[in-house]
Amino acid sequence: MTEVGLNDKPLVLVDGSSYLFRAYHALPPLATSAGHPTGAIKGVISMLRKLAKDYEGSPIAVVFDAKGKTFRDDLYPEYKANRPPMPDDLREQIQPIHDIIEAMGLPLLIIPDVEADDVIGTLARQASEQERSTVVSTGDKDMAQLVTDHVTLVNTMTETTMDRDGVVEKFGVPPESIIDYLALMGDSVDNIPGVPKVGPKTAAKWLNEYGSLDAVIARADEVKGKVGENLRASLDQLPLSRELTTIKCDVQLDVALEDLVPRPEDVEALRTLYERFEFKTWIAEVGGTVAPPAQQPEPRYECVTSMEALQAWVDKLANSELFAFHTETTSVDYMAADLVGFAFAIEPGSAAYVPVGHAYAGAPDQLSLTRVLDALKPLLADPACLKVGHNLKYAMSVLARAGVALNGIAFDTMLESYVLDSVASRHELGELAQKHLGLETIHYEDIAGKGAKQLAFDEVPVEQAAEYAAQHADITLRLHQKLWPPLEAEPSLVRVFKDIELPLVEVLSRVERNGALVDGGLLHEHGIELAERMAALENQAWELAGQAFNLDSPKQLQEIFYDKLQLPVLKKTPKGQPSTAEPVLQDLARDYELPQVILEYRGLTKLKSTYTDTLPLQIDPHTGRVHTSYHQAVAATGRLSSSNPNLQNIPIRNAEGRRIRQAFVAPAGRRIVAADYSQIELRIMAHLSGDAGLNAAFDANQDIHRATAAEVFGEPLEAVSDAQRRSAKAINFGLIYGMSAFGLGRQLGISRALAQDYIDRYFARYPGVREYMEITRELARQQGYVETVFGRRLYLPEINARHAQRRQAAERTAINAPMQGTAADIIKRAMLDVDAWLREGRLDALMIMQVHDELVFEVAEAEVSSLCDGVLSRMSRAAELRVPLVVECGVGENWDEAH
DNA sequence: TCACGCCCCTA
DNA sequence: GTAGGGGCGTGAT
Repeated sequence: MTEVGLNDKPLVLVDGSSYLFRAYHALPPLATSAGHPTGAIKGVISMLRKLAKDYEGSPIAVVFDAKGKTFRDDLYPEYKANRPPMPDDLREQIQPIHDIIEAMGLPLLIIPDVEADDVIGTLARQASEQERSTVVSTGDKDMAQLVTDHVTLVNTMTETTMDRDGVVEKFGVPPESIIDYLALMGDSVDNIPGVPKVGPKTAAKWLNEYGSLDAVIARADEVKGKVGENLRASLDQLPLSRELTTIKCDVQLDVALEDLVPRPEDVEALRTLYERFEFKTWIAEVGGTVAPPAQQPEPRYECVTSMEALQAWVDKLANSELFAFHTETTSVDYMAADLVGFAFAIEPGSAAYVPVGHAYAGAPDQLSLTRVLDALKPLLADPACLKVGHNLKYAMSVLARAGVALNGIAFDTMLESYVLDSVASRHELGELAQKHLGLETIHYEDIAGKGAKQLAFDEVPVEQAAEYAAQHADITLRLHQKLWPPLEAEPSLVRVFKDIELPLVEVLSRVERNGALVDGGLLHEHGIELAERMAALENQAWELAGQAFNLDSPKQLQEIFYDKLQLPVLKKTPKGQPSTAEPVLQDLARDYELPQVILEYRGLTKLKSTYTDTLPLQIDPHTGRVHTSYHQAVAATGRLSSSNPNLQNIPIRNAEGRRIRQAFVAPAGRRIVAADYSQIELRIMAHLSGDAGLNAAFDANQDIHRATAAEVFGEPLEAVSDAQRRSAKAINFGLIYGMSAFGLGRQLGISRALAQDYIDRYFARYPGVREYMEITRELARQQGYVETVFGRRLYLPEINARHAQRRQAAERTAINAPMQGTAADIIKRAMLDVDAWLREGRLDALMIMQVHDELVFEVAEAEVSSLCDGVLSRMSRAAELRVPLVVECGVGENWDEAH
């Protein structure tokens, strides 16, 4: 065996800053039990431990950016101006990372006035001069410019390496051209200007054609088209861009390569640090002991089984400023659930469970539901007795069925989490406990099993149930204490929470319990008819295909279409399979018969399986009505969602589908009233943008799509053709969705260029809209979130993402969310107002559904016009915008007629 | 039995 | 191009 000296091992240079951000974004937001964030620490240190092992014995340096400005900021004051400030929970993790690296004995370099890249570049060059091989560990593609025969890149998170050939393969240019390549493209995140419309493809093409950036500049006149114009307009900027993207390889460093030798680990220091951040497996490695999780007060959970104990708790609750309240039941369905127990918490770690309905053989004696409810009723009904819960709408509905009112809902942790950050998590208690408190909770599966054999709560042993339920209340209280201060610090969020979401809880509970009357017999007959027609279509399809197959199977359909019948492949699914989706079949149906048959069959299948067959099964046996669940903390934009059954996707667009709506009926002597906002999102766009043309059209109460067509196509209003109006409608929808020329083109079946032309013409006629969109994107980039008119916030974690597709998706959300979200705020406000009015009891009317821009009521025949008047005025005044809010109202014996 | 892909219904 | 829920087939478990 030959002796291996240090010089034979490659020099390892680690781009710590690039891993810091990657680890922060890639890993779940871990935290210690005391709440110190640790996700980025864990990610970076894991990565370093792996590197240190892979390159054991190699000289190594871990390099981080220093705080403050660098020479590039002097060169170009706007450098990185688009970067949002570093999040606090990332900032807090930097010093610990540095401390751990020091304790690991790894040389740590933080050089002011330059970036980590420059330090790495300089060291790599020095090593190259000594003909020594170097491995640069980074997640940053810009480093590809450093690659030589001696220098390779390794991404330790994705475990990929890149040498010269790898650079050419990935970027289409060799490492020497990477600087020119980056300069041509620019970088919107670092705010480095490039040539507009030049991306990786064009940059590589030019460099391969002309040889270098200088040559491209010299021969700029030869480049044709719009992109050529862009190039010529950018000529002055390009040298600066090149300078900014060039990694500086001659930084004055007071360390030499010889200094980059790992020292022995400082085991004591590592142990202290690992213990502080609760890295259990690593603590064990350095001989430490894992601290017991009882940093917090040991929970004292009491199981209440006597009237004396119950009364003691009732007294404590009555005297507390705020208590956490939780119910346990037999079902997630609020209409079917029976109460099994109640849990309370008055201070962290101090909670009780009162079992009343555990019914398994051998269950211990429990207080009866009646006696417990009688004792609790005054507390629960007292609006001055304040409660916090997690999803209290559910408890409220179940209690209401038991004849008990739940008032004094002061907080709801599910809604607190949702209002604070609607996209950050699923707002479930267990997840929030982990995220905000660093606590692992008991999962229902732990005590009840899972799958078909899962126990209902009344079958769970009381001892385990008590731990689980009391912990639920305890955690709810602690979560509230953690979530409320940051929420309270933002007045606009407090308003969304207190003025909209919290009061909406009881309104939604009522709407859900009111339910909608559905004629199951009608649906059943419709289903039989559908089955017959489907059978006929199936036979027809089999004949056309020349064989029997399952029409419901996309896979079999693919084989028939593209293998057997050799139909042209027009579009592929995201996984690369030839698509058989609706628009593709529509296209194919022009030339072939089978796609048409499949389309018709598919439409009928959906109607049958989702609606005619399933809806009747969801009719509640006691009320004879369907009771949906509205989810208040699901849609990131602030909308509600609906499930079991979903009443927000009942068909309307074709006659066959509308027959489903006809089964949503009013009882004898009553009527269905449907009131919907007309063009609410476009009106919000007019309001937000202040665009004169758009506002004028709405003020004049014009048909907005026609008005848009007139502007875009330069026709008088009355000369607008149907096709023009249809195009304008697509443009208007596109605007709301943050459209691209590509998307609009596809929607309208026109070329991307023509679609771009429409968009350009639109923006020329409505310049305020263009300006608003640009400002919105810019604001989103700077603050990391967008807001509705009422101050609801939607964070966009990917708005500054390097990955262009994700960044663009975030930009579209940034455009859409203020409109969709403001519309959601408005209808929620209207629901509060209308509900308060109906609660006065002057009308025999029920609010029974909400479908995003529509409210549906059931009302006594004689009171239809009073209801319409009251609803219209309240919906219209739910917001004061620059344009009027127009509401349309329809009446009928069923929901279809009411449109 | 479950997760996932695909497709389709709504605003 | 935005935001959802849900049914079915498929293949792993």
